Amino acid sequence: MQAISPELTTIDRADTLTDMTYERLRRALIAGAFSPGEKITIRGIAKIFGVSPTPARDALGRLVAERALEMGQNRTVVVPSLNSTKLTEVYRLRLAIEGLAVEVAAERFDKGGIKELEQIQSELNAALDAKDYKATLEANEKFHFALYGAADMPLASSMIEGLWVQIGPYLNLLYPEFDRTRKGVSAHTAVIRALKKRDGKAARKAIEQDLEHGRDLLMRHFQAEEES
Amino acid sequence: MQAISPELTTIDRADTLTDMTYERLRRALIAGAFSPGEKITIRGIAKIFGVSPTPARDALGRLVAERALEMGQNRTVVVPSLNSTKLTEVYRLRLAIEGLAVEVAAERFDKGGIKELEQIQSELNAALDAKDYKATLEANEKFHFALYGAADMPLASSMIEGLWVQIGPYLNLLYPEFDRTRKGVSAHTAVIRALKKRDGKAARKAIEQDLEHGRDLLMRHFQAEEES
DNA sequence: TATTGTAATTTGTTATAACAAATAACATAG
DNA sequence: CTATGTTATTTGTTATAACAAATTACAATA
Repeated sequence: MQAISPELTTIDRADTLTDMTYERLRRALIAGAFSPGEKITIRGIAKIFGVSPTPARDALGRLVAERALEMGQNRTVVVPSLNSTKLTEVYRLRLAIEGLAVEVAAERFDKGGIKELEQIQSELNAALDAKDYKATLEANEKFHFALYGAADMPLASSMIEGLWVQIGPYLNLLYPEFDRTRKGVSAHTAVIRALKKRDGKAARKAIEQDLEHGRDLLMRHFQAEEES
Repeated sequence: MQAISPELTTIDRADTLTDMTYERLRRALIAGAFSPGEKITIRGIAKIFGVSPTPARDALGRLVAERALEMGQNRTVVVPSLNSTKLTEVYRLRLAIEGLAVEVAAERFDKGGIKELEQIQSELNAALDAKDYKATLEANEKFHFALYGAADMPLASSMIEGLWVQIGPYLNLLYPEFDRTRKGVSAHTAVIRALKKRDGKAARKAIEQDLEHGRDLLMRHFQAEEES
């Protein structure tokens, strides 16, 4: 028997070393701490995080399974690199899945949820004004995942996270331009406006514009690079 | 240096025990060899496949990472079970991602590819006539993945595979009804017809009808079950 | 009989060791 | 100096062992 009370809930057990190694490595990848194409070894990760090879290997396996890392030819794990082909696929999928998630979320957003989004958006604006790109990226991520979280689609959320890891390291590239036009900001406010009207289609359109803007900036960058 | 000749290509090294355990377990899950809710242990899998706990653990971790298995509260791995809520999410995602894949694939299909699809479809018809549901399922899977494979979207393909694992064990349920109406057959021929005209939108519509038909059959089954 | 406390077993987690394959370093021959 | 063969090192793979936590079995008590 168990008393139903906020004080007397089950204790959530601490993360395992594998979980912590996984999470740290994942954040490091998104933050761009490893260069694309770089080889990552089990013992190297084990040494970095001060664990034995076993949890390091587990974490790497997990990241490879969800395609955040790539399995090279000789079973060496490498940091995947993006090119315009892969970028096209990632954004086609982002438009399809994130678009779907927003549409579903629009039906479920309540006053409180919208308030929270506006709060995050003002954080984003402040970070942008302060030219703090790291904080801007974090706020942007928070905004998107608060949005998708409301859809209550756990499978979709984990798929979206997987797609973000693919492009995470490159998002830093687009922020000077992002700041100049502030198209992303107007797209976000359009999303909020649509949510208030419970207009799922309009919310989807707005998010699509947000994504397409980012995609175009990145695409321009890759095409310039692939010419050399 | 390496001679470029069909006889002199690199040797692809054999699968590891982890790979084989993973693949076997995955097929077993899709085939419904484990019941939903059933607990799966590392040592149990190790004993079944005659390997040490290490590759068994690796395989389980991989399956959990891609959500083919669920991590229970006490780190016990359990076979996920489907309900109408989850079914709704899976099919929303299938419509979004498989629809996208078909649309992209339609631009790239050539004569040979279409011929291959027709070949698979006639296998499916024969299996259906013979009331061989297992062969029908296999041919159906082949048809869909041949379709998506042409899109050349590796991320999308692995996502779709992940979604199929979720519902795989339950597909057996819908085949008597599938045989009676043969709506799936007409949807597949409609796909082929659209591909010949290079009409991506029409191909998408046809696949959507195929999926929606299956979804409705499954949904009816779950709703009947959830009333009890 | 139902309940509780204890012991035995099973389980996941993690570290370590042993092995084979791949890579790097290096010396030697041309 | 370059190319080749050899050795040493690093790497991934796998098995095993040790440990703690969870589960189960079971006996003792009410």
